[in-house]
Amino acid sequence: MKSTGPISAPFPVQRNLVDQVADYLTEAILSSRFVPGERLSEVALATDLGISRAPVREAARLLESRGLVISRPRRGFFVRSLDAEELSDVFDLRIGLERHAFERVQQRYSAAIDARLSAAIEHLCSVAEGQREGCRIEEDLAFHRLIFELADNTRLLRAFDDLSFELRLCIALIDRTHDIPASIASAHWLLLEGLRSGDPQQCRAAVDHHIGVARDSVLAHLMDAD
Amino acid sequence: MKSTGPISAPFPVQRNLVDQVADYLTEAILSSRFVPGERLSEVALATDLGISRAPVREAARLLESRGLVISRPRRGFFVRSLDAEELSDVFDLRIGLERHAFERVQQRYSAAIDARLSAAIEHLCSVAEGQREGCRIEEDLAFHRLIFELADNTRLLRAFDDLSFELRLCIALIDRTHDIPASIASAHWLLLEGLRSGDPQQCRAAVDHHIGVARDSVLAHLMDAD
DNA sequence: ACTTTTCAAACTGTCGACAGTCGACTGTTA
DNA sequence: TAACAGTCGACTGTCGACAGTTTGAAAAGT
Repeated sequence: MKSTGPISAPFPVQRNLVDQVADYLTEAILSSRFVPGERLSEVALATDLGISRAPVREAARLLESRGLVISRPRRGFFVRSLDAEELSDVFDLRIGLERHAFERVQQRYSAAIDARLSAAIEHLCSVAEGQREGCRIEEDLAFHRLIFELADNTRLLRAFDDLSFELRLCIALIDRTHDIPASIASAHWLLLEGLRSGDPQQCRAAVDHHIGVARDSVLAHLMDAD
Repeated sequence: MKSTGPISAPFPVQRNLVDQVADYLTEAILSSRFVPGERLSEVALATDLGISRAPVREAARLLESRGLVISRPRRGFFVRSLDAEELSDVFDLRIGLERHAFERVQQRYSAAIDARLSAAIEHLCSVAEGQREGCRIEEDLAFHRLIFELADNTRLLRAFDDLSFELRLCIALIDRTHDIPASIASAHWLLLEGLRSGDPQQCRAAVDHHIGVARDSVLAHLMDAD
């Protein structure tokens, strides 16, 4: 009996090339290694990766559904570029989703949930103290994803995951080195307080403020870039 | 200066086979011509349509992002089947999205918007009087889509469009002949009243009630099917 | 010098084919 | 008879190739 792969991995290693290419492209786009609006040549990518064009095409379609690239028929795939209006729309949808998620979490609030969120925020703050750039944003998103996990709605979680790719794209659009300030991390305690209060109004206000600050920050950076 | 295509069509006619196959598969699944959980053979579809497998694969990936099919590696694509919990999640997310959309529409309410919505509801009621089965659901969704258009957030609209495919799948899961009753059409006036009131609370209550009724109706039908 | 036309290179859309893998059927054994 | 192992068939994943289209630049005309 021979093993088909490393048994340590909970999920078997990347199966098909499509997923591998999708991950590669996602990382490349979010790392700004591809300029927004840049054309993604199928043949160039395929030859660079040493594979055929078919997996590249399917991976590109996957990224299209995530909003990272757009396809123009007979023209190919292009790295998506967001203008101020689209960016504002993304954050507005995020407010709608987060309001809903927080409301659901508040409805099923428990000591266990409180403990998980507290630990997550403490982890967030400890990471914020560190100097590793870029990671803070991922840690921030991880906290918000935890909220959506605790909301206990798989479809809602998927909606957030889809949106989070565009959120990362928003961050990638502005200067990547301009990481979020460390003070943002501690700001998450206000969200937890909103949940603990048991008051939907207070919780919603905390969410609106939190996301609003993030939106304004990104918008301000975008304006600077112009 | 030569025109690049027929100027009458807002969207140029179907270009690539991928979109055509995607439309074909979407229609076939939502018409219950494919049983939920059924395996979609690439070769069978390709030979039936008289085309190659490549467009079929790409179209299937498109439908996967819309939640109509799921892909299992090395196993192929399967028509998605929703259990009661997933179905409940879909309607819960819909409540979240519609709350947000209605709130935005209410914030930018005007006589022009009121006129468009009134006309839409009247059209809805007139169609409901007719006997054509199945159309009522599409007309119902068209009204709600108008709400999301008037909400003036392209990303929010896209989220609804994505979800609407799953909503149609929910309807397809239950007996297609059990069309929604004609009384539902007139129920939309309550939504309009909620908007007109200018009171966010009243508007939100109307939305919650409206979507809740739809969810309970679908859930009840799903239970009957078991 | 500027606009228009032509043309070739590159690219996308689509196709047929091969190899590896998964599942089902069948034959064997306890 | 039931459980198990081996084999076979079918299917997906991937590849290379061809045809039609777009694009950009070179060439011709005003």
